[in-house]
Amino acid sequence: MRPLADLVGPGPTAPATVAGLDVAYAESGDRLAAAVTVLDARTLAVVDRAVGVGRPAFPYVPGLFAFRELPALLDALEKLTVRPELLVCDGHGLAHPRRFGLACHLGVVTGLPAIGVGKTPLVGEWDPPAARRGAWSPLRDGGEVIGRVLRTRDGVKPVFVSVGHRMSLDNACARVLALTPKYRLPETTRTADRLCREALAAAC
DNA sequence: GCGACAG
DNA sequence: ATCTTGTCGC
Repeated sequence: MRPLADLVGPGPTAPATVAGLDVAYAESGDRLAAAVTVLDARTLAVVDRAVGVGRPAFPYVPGLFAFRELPALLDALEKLTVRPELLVCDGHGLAHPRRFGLACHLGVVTGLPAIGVGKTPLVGEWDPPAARRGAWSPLRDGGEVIGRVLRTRDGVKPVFVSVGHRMSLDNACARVLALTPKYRLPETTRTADRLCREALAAAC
């Protein structure tokens, strides 16, 4: 599927809606809840939301993460009534050992523009970006630039941004900064995180 | 062989 | 991902 990913874009510069996706797991590991929240890209208000609950379809194996979370995320995506113009994934896109992380997989399967925003690295080397919000440094692996280490808050640990599908790296970083007016992680990720935890608790 | 390893 | 404990800062 890797050749099917559009790593150029540039994708929408002013999307009307942006979606956040996340998954929560039961402590026992036998249940999970996936959530998608769709935000108005200008006001960051949630305009649609959907969840999918079930059992993990695959064990957690670094590099094969999509096989674990993608099925439940697709379930949730199908329940949306609003078609988001961009998917902001909790995990990497191009910044993957075989250059096809969750964000690429989700983008190709849905056909929607997608980007990956990881909290910790999976592959690559980088220099720490300057302390100011907006500062960044290239994430490199095997002689190629696979993403960007982006500071979304002054003096706070940066996030790892990479292209998923139908988006340029420049635009991906601009979208992430637009989604982080107050906290380290995008508002899309934060609302989806709360929703999947809530859905998991409700699905007792 | 050893260490690393998105969530 | 999940859980715990303690510290720092607004």
